[in-house]
Amino acid sequence: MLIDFNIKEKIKGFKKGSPSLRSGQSQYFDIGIAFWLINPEEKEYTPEYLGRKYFHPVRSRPAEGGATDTSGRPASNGVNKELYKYAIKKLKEYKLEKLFYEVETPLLSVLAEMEKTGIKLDLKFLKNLDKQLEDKLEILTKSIYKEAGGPFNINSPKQLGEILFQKLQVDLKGVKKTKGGKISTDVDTLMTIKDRHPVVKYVLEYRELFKLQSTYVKPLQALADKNGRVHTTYIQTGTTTGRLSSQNPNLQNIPAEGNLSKEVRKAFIAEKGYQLASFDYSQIELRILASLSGDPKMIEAFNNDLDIHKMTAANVFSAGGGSASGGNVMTLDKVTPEMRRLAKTLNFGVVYGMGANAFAKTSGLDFTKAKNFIEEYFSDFKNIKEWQEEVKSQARTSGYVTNLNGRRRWLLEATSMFRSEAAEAERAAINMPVQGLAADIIKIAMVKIADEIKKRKWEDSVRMLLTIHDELLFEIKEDIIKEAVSVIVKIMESAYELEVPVKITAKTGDNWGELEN
DNA sequence: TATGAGGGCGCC
DNA sequence: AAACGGCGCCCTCATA
Repeated sequence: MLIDFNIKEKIKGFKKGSPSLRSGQSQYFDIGIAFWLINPEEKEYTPEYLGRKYFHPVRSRPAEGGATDTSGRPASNGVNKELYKYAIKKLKEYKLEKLFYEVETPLLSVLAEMEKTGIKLDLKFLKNLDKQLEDKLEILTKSIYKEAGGPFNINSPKQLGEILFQKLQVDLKGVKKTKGGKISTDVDTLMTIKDRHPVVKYVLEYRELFKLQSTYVKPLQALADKNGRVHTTYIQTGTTTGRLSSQNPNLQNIPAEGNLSKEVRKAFIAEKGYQLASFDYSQIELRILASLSGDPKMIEAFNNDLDIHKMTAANVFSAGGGSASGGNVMTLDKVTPEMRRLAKTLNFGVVYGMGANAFAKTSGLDFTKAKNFIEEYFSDFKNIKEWQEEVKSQARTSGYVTNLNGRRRWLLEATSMFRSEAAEAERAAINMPVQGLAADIIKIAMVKIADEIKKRKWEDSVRMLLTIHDELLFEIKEDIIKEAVSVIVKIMESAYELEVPVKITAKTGDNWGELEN
């Protein structure tokens, strides 16, 4: 068995078909990942850091130079052995063995394969998009300088603030401050002052386009390999909830909404003879919340495949909270789009522990109305409130929370005497069992799909490319796409049983921006 | 020249 | 006033 750190990187170095890739899955023990399961909030998951923290807390001379071998890596075998033994013990104590051996460990080679495969970019398309952005930015820059009465660095919030509120004397009413005490120039602020000066709308457009160019269009071109494919790195120890993160490039935050934003997504294409296929877990976090809380209305709604936000709206907007006592809940067809929008914000917010302040801000309601809606929500879905209180109480009494699979997050701040700190920990506490279970479910599905691909000898025809929290993206050979899609959907839907059905939305197409069901 | 904080913003 | 959970990356600017 290979007991080490960064095993995914080592797997990537193995040649295809090498024996180490063949002989089952309990052959790896990634110490970093074990420590992450034990405590997902460590600063680092390196032998140096963990060794020092767990076994050599005070080392007067922290191993300068002398403790590293010629490869520049620490001579840490002794430390590794100590860390390994400790990890084994804790995984057992915390009941994390199943998660470790059956989910995280087999995931190593799945992720390694995805990273090696990469996803293809249409480089000509990107270059063209780059040029379009360049031209528009040049025009916007000129317009902004003209309106501002001279050049300045538009990318500097400091300078922009000075231009707007000192030089141009734009009315400050309703403009918030940053936590550093300076005037904010974020998009919310700019939106509220949009009609107070013509320069503002140019700045808003400039911001959007500059972001696209500097964060996506340019780096993606630079990172493409000679085949036009980009290879992200998944960080398996990168979050406190169990999710993966993606870096260099981050392919989990590619723009999805908006005109030109969609264009970036169109640059992700399938190889000739293949199609892209995406598989989305539909409302997975709300389904999990319904399942965990056992809320009868939520569960019934999902069992009947209702529009969950509409159902929420019907309940929340029925006067007098009469719903609970069998009163009149408005029928779904009476729900207006505006009511549904509000209910949707509410549903999402609840998963995050949103308060009246935040709800007011996102919904545009005034504080009192927002507060009333939240109260109405919790009186309509009493089980959710109860469940959240239980989780918070667990965090306070034990200092941690776990999800259904034992995934654990330490939240010692839940008992902090600083109210804001304790409140923050409580919000994290109620979110983790939900977000963390969603993460487990998609990871389990990924492992099962990878097994199925091998079993069917589909390695060349079905390539898993990306995982984006509740979505998987594949590149699939056209001749088997129908069959492959139905196989993948089935595995994802049955990967983990909840108290409500789990549903997948599958889409296919030539590029990521234009997929259709 | 390198680094880190701050402000800002893309995604689920 | 901020606060709604989880991420990574861009630019600026002060400081080393």
